[in-house]
Amino acid sequence: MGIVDAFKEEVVSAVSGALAGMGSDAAFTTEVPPTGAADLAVPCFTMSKAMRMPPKDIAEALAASMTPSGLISEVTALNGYLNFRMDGQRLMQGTLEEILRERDGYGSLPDTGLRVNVEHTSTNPTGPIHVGRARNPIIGDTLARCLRRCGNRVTTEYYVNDVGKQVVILTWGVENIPADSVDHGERDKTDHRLVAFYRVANKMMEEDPEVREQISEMLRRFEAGDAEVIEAVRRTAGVMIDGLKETLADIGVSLDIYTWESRFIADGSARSVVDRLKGSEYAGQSEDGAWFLDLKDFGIQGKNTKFTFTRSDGTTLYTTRDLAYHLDKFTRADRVIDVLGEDQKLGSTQLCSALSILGKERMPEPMFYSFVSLPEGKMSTRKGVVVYLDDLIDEAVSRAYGEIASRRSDLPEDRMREIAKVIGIGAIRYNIVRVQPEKQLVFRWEDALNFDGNSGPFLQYAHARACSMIRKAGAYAHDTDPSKLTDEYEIRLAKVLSRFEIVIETAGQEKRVHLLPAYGHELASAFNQFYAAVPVLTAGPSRDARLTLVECSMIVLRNVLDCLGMGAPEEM
RNA sequence: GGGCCCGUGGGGUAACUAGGAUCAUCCUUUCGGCCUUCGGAGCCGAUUAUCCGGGUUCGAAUCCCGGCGGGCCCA
Repeated sequence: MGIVDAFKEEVVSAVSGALAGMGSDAAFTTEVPPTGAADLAVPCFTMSKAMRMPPKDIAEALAASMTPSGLISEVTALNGYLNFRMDGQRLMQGTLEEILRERDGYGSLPDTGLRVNVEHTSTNPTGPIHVGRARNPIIGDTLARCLRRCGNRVTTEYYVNDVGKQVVILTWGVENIPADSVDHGERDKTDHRLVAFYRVANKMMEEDPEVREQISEMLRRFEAGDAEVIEAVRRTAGVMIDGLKETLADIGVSLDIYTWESRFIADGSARSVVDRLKGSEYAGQSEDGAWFLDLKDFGIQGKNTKFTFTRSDGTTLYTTRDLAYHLDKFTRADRVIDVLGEDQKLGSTQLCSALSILGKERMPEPMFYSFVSLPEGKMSTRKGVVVYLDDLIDEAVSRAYGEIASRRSDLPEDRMREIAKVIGIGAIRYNIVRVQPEKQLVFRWEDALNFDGNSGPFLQYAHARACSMIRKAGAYAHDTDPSKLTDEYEIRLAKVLSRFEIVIETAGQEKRVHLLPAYGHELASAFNQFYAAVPVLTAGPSRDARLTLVECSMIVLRNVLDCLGMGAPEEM
């Protein structure tokens, strides 16, 4: 348990005791005041009714009956709030010692033994990842890293859609369009090469009935189980995925498992789902023979109560396979999280209803994000109105290189390139996770490539500064004597450091990953303020203690950056 | 047509799920300061905001109803 939790426990127990002394057992909550008026506060408004007293009087009576002890250094009443100050010296010493003891593990929670599956990215293998969907791998990977620090055994998983019309169109294009007749663009990467065929194939299909017929025929053979077609489609999807993996690796994302949708047809599990659903009391058949579930009793509003799970010819649909997939995931994990685009909202609700009809009690936890659009409108792979993630990465890295080159002419070329990559990628990842996933986001180059203020490089810069000081300091002994660290900037910095564990816990358990960049910025900012106000290397008797504080800041910054999937360069 | 989500300074964004403190967070932009000091990708200061209209409440950015605007889905 961290020192912040210990403080909170002492406050709760002190308030309970004081209330008992007044003959009350009224319930109360604690909160961290937004005003900075206290380290922890108990609002007395809720107790007002039960105690038949105005909130202000309650707060004053409680404050008068309490004497500060332990971690509590001060109790005051203000405007109906009971305010507590934590002993700055004990906080300082406790926090620094905890960080030095746990190092990279500071802020991590003990093993829960829980298996958590995070499915993310899962984009259709018909084209390179574009910025519109780039939130998915970044949010998913950040969440996975955070859940690991929360003590869970996390598996990340990509569900590859190698079944269906889109990949068949792509495969038809690759097999039938002469390679020299399509514009492959500049980039030598499999996903970029293939998407050119996809785009041309779509256009040809719209314009030429002959092509449309050929693709339909291919789709028919595919769905009839034609081994040759299935193999061709699978191979094409595989080549595309190879390209996507390169992009993901570039932004520091690697997934543990790739699960192919076709597997659930091949192993008969999708068929078995169909059979079980047909036997349910909610099942029905429409005039053309397609089977559906009527979900009007499952809280689905409007006209979407019919959830079709077979075509008229009896073949399975995407949704059926997704059901089989989720049944499979629940045999492997205790908690199943799906990072999905907002277009999957209805599908996800229907999936849950169907799972409950199948007798499942545990449900996947969806996490939705809204698509990133361009100022001129939404992105489309088919139409080629896109900004690819690869292009964004190149631009960010090149911009970072320019920044480094302009201020660090002392560094060798390859080192500058190495750092530029870490900074550029960091800027992208930070910029995407800092916004709540459900908020709409319009992509603008000037925002995406921001390196100042609330940005990834701001955190990395604070870390590099800390590293630089430690480097220059030479040998020193850890000193956590709080009487040498009494400056208000030092205390404020320590308070921020002490909150890391709570941030990790909330971000992980409640899936609120945007709290991490916010915390990182607060920490970097507190460090920069301390840096500007308090001399360290020339500090005389406080030198070692201040260096210890700097080292602890460096450790926590590095931990935050790691959780965000960003590199922590020691110089930049 | 029906359903779900979003709406906070010039731009972006936090707080909203569990309503509270006559300073609503932070970044950017603009304006003004800080380099004989440990890295200026920095620090300090100034200006500017809760879409509109009702309701619940001692108290609403937060909850409820109705508009308006944007996103997504279904037929």
